[in-house]
Amino acid sequence: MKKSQVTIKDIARQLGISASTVSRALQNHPDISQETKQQVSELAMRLRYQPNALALSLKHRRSKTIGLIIPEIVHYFFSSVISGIEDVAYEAGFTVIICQSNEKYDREVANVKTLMAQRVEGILVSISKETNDYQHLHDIRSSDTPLVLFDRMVPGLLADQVIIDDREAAYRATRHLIEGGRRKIVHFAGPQNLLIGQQRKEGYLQALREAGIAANPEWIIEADSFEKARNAVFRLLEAGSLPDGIFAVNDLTAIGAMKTLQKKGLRIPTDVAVVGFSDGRFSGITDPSLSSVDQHGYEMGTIATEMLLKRILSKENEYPFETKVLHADLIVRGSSS
Amino acid sequence: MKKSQVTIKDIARQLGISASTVSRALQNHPDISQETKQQVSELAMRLRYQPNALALSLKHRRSKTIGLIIPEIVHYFFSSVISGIEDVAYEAGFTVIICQSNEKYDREVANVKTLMAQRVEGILVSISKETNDYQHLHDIRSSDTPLVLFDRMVPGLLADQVIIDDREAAYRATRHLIEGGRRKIVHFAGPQNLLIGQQRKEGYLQALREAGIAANPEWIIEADSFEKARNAVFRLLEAGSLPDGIFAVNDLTAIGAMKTLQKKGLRIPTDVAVVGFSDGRFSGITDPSLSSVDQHGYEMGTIATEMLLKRILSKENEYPFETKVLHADLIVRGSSS
DNA sequence: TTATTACCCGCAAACGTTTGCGGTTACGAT
DNA sequence: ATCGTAACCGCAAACGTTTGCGGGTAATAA
Repeated sequence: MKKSQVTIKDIARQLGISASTVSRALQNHPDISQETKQQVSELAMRLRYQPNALALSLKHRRSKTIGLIIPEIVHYFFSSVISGIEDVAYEAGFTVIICQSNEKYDREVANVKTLMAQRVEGILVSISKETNDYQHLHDIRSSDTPLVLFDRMVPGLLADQVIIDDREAAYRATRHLIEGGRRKIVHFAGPQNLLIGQQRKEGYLQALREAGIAANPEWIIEADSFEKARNAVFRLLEAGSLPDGIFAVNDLTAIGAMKTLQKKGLRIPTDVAVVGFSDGRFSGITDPSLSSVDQHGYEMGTIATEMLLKRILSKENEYPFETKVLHADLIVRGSSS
Repeated sequence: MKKSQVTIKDIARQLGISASTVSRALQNHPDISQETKQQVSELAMRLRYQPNALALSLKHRRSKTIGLIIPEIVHYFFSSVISGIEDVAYEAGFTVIICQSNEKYDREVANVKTLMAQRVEGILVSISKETNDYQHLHDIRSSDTPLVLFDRMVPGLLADQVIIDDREAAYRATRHLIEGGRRKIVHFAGPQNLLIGQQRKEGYLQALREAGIAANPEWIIEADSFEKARNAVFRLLEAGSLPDGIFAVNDLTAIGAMKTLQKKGLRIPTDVAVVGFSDGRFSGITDPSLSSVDQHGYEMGTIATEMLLKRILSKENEYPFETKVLHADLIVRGSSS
């Protein structure tokens, strides 16, 4: 049987004084005599008194807690975002409650409910791949709980957002391939209901357009995993329409393509140049090493949290919503040069 | 200004009834008439009433929350453990508060304090590399809060623990190298204050012993990162004492060694066979693919959480503490065969 | 008519804190 | 002897819930 932890009342009882006095003594209130303060803090120490954060939250109507909803922790990008979030929240004395949506809409809605019930003071979310309805996010807003979206944004939502410039990064990646003399560049694209999927495709298209290369719809293939890339490459090989460049929506997809091509005897980057979009620590360990876009996950986490805390801590949080666009760097490595 | 969320009192006021009645109505208590119940649940719905979890926790002295202290989220192994934990906690209606120690002892102690203040009902921890003093863990126990350690155990601690059989896995990995005809096998070891570091080394030594190979202290090198492995390999090359097999304490170290050797013109596995210890998704994407020990992180997370919940939910949690040893599988790939 | 019963509902205390306000004591000053 | 004034401290309400108990009303039974 779990014995409940020691409370202010326990201290009061043992010292024969009231709970109020104990409370004030612990807060070093001037009304309390040095002697009493001494006794109280000593006993508190001995009993390992820990203020009950729940009671405090209830009393102060401030939980000092923020919520995080993230698609899947097991991705290098997301987990580095979490690190950024944790660090600045911790610094500000906030506790983070992390929920995974597992890329499921239903779970995401449930997560929102949990966090609201816990009375978190603000919520950070990166929506799941499935999410098309945003009612639950509007619900957050209409309860006046600050909300910041990161990475996967929702256009038109009245909330702060921080994203990377996916379009531009994709544009630069594709342009880099073009400048390397590639003409027939295939894009392995992500889900098109996610803005990042759309943006990366657009950047790709823009680069082609500017270079005067006609975009071929057959060069855009929805494939965002190692396996899908492998299958797509097989089909390209069978069709005999081999590209000389590939821009993939993430690293694992790029690597899937690369390894499959290599297995078929093609040389990277001589025959086909490949560029990915960073979601892991893979870039350095493939052969050749993989050119990729660095998304600066940790930084995104810190910035998003700072925006959230600013909203939480400002009494007059009636300043306009902001969308911060982070710069992403193209890191050129062996797979494309 | 954040308007506080709607409470049971708001509903009561609007309906001209008491808070108790609203509470009972929402719980479908038989004392309340169908009509009232109808009105209450309707209004609750309209107002998007969400019970205040903080108040409930305080009242029931049950927070329905568990705490997790983990060294660093940005490791595939740990993040997959988290997924396992989250899934079973969620299933049981528990919320998880995740804290990162960042491999720092001080931060770990602070984390314990936070979690205890939040009155979590149980704590899962994998200690940091720095941790040598276990007072904070004893403090958890002496407040009768259930505690489960995973992956990195503390021998002699009165708590449930779940680990993998590091010694045996290391033994099998090394033996696999020996069976492949290797004799001069170097071990890149982890920190020796962590049990997993010790155990993996022991398994390595045991395999050598059984095979009648004299262990050479110079073959055991403390190196547990890509960089350290690279430097260690350089030194080995300079010393002209090239091994024919390497067993590394984790994958990244193994890969560091492998790539450095390859750069120096050596062939894997012909010249040197390499086996790692899985901490990422790297094994499939190196060239050759990396033999490694699969640690089953997700499974470890689920099991640890089940053990914790069992303690939490059993009234008479006076059954003996248990240390579960999970089996880890050696996955043989190209780097060693 | 009166007593019984069933059916609804509200009061108040409690969970662990904080805090405004008021009260008691002792002491020096008038 | 009375007053003023510090210096300390306790009472009680409040945060949002739940829950034991008691109370009221109306219908039914005697």
